[in-house]
Formats: sequence, structure tokens, C-alpha cells
Amino acid sequence: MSPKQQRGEATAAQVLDCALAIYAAQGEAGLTLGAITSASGVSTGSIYHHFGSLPGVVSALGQSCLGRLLDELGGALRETDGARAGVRAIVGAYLRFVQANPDAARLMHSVAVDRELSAHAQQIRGAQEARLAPLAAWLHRHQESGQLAALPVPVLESLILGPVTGIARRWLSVGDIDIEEAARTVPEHVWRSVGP
Amino acid sequence: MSPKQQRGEATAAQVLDCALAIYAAQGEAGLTLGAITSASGVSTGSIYHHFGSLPGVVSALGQSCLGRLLDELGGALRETDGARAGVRAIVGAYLRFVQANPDAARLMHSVAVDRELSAHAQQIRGAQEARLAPLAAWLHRHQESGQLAALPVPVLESLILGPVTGIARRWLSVGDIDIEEAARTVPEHVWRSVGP
DNA sequence: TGTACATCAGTGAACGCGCGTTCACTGATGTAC
DNA sequence: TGTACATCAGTGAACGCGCGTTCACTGATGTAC
Repeated sequence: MSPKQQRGEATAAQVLDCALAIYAAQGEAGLTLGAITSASGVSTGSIYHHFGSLPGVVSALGQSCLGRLLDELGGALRETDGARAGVRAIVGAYLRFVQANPDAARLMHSVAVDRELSAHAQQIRGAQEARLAPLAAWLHRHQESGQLAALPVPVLESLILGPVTGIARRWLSVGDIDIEEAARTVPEHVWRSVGP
Repeated sequence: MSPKQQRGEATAAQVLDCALAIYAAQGEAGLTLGAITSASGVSTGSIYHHFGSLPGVVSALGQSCLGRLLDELGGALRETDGARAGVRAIVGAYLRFVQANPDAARLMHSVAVDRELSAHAQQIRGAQEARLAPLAAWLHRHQESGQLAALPVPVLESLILGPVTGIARRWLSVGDIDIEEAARTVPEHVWRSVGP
């Protein structure tokens, strides 16, 4: 997790890279320790040294992908002004992230990681707090000023992110969506559902 | 799948019932053949006789749950007039189905079943065609008449069902949503995003 | 109505495979004096 | 600067467990004559 020698960092990163590729190609059931050692060339014992267990690998992988996504969303939001621009930016940035990182998106939309994330929600909030706080603050600020619908925050989140994850999942599995076109048209539609 | 003797039907139904309960309680990894035989009292061989394999059980379970949901949605839609009433009815019916059948909802929102369903999409379209056709026709009709946004159908589906599945997943895993309140307020918000 | 028989439904012991994990070990790295 | 040593990083054979699946079999059901 936090290697004390330089080479450890590279090993851990390579394990996570390979694990993500395996998950994307073979699904959750294909992500075995044997598959990881074969693909990465890192030995069983070394993986245990760094991650403690196979669920440990999955957890670290989920955190890593979630961190990258939240960075994108936070970055997109920072360059905007007003509720409409913000909602459009978040939706657009999410769709572009999915397009650029389909493997990471596939992982985060998996139930296994969902459970992992919500099982250790407290601990994850801590680890990702720096990234989550600005997003939460932005939501709260614009709800206060009446520019966003006065709905419970989890419902508001679902109205904004639900269509995006729906489109992402469909694009990833069936593939009958033009995600670039969606990134252009969908943000405004989402805004209409949560605007004042 | 299609038992030729009466008692076979009861056995198959009991297997599916227990499998759903196990999945809801233990997740995908807990749904083993041993768990099913213990919970249902049905022997290994008998399960193979009816379903062919463990994936066969999961597939039959997914089809069964999907069928029940589509029946609800179709029924809700049939009693409405106009695009707005229709969208509101679908969203409301979905949320009420989730509340009434949390286990079935959990199963259908799983990635395993997602893959199962989209892997055999053709064959499933056949099996569920009678239920899917009226929904597709309704969508098409109201898009033609300009009462629904002129977006690609999969995108439109995501805008309508995305928020609902997002709320459902959140309610099922974190539980910080009042789903009855959501069933009252969310339909109108979804309508605003897909209306003309 | 009675009976023979084909088919369906159900059993459970046995099998082998692949899995996650452990452990005793070697080698590399950084640091203190 | 050189060296001793504690700690970190990495190895891979070995283990046992639980899994999905098979199979030879018995019993129940429905049907044809």
C-alpha cells in the first residue's frame, strides 16, 4: 500500500495495471491470483506482501480508479460558473472519462466494487475526502441559492449521475450508443431535470 | 426449463426462489450449488436435470425477474394517456417494483446478470418479445409525434431508467433514500429531461 | 379398467481441478556509525 | 568512505478446501393398448 522502497511502488502499480486489464477482459470471475501472476510476472508472495489478499488488490484498484474519476470531475467543475454550467461539465466530463478509460469505468460499475466501496464507505470517504469535499460543497452551495432542485442530495446525485452511468454501461456492453454525440446532447437534458 | 411432469415445476420454482434469496443475502460469490441444495432441499442432480448447469440457474432467475418487472412496467403504461403520464408511470412503477421486490432488483442490477442478459440478448429478446414490444412501440409513437425528445432510443432509455436504477442501487446498498418520497417526486423530474 | 412401459424427476457419492493462502527462504535497499 | 545490519521486496513450492460437474441409479408419472 505504501512501499518503503522505490521498486515496491513499480511492482504494486504493475499488479494493479494487469488486474484492471484482466477484469476488463475476463470479468470478476477471471480475476484470480494465478491470472495476475501470469500477466504481471509478479510472484504470489509479492502480491500478498503488497496487498494482503486478493480482495485487497480489488479494493486498491477500485480506490485508484475512483480517485482518477473524481479528479476529472473536480477539475471540470472548477472551471465553471453557475449551476447549469456545473451540471453540464460534470456530465460531460464523466462521459469523456468513460470513453477514455473504458476499463476503469467497467470496474467501477461492477457490483463487486460497489459492495467493496459501500462496505468500507467510511474509510473510503476518508481516503477520497479531499476529492469529494469540493463536489459536495458545490452541490450544497447551489441548492442553497435555489439554482438546483430542492431534493435530497442522494436523489439529486442519482438524477445527475444515473443517466450517465446508464449510458456508460450500455456503451460498454451493447455498444449501440455514440458516446461522443451523447457527451454533446445529454448534459443539457440532465440539467433540465435538476434545474430550478 | 419446461417440465413435462407437474412436480418438476414446483421443484424448479423452489430452486429459483432459494437461489434469489441466497443471491440477495450472500451476493454472486455465495450462490454456489451447495448453498442451493442446502437451502432448497433439492439434490444436485435434480438441479442439473432442470437447469443444466449453475449458469443455467442464474440465467433462468434473471429471465424470471426481468419478466416480472416488464409486466409491471407494461401494465402501468397501459393505463395512461400521453407522453408525460407514460414517463411518470414507468418511473413510478419501476421504483415501486424495487421497493416491493428488493431481492429481484438487486439481482437485475448485478453485473453478472447484465452480462448474461446482453450476451444472449438475441435469445432474450425472443423470450421477452411479447413484453418488450409494447414498450418499444409506445416510445416510438411518442417520439414520432414530437412529445418525446428526438434522441437515439438507447439514450432516451438511459435518461428515463438511469435515475431510477441509480436510486434503486443507492436505496439497496446505502439505504439513505426515502424511496416512497422518491416515487412521488422523481417521475416529474425525469419527465422534464425527456419532454419536448 | 387394468397393465406394461417409456419417459421424466430426483438422488447423492465420487471426482478432479483450480483456487486463495501460507511459509521458509533469498536478495536488494537504505541507514547508522 | 566503508561496513554491518535491520528492514523491505520478492520467490515459488506446498497445502487444503470447496467448487461445479458427472454418473449409475431408483422412484414417480403419464400414456397407449
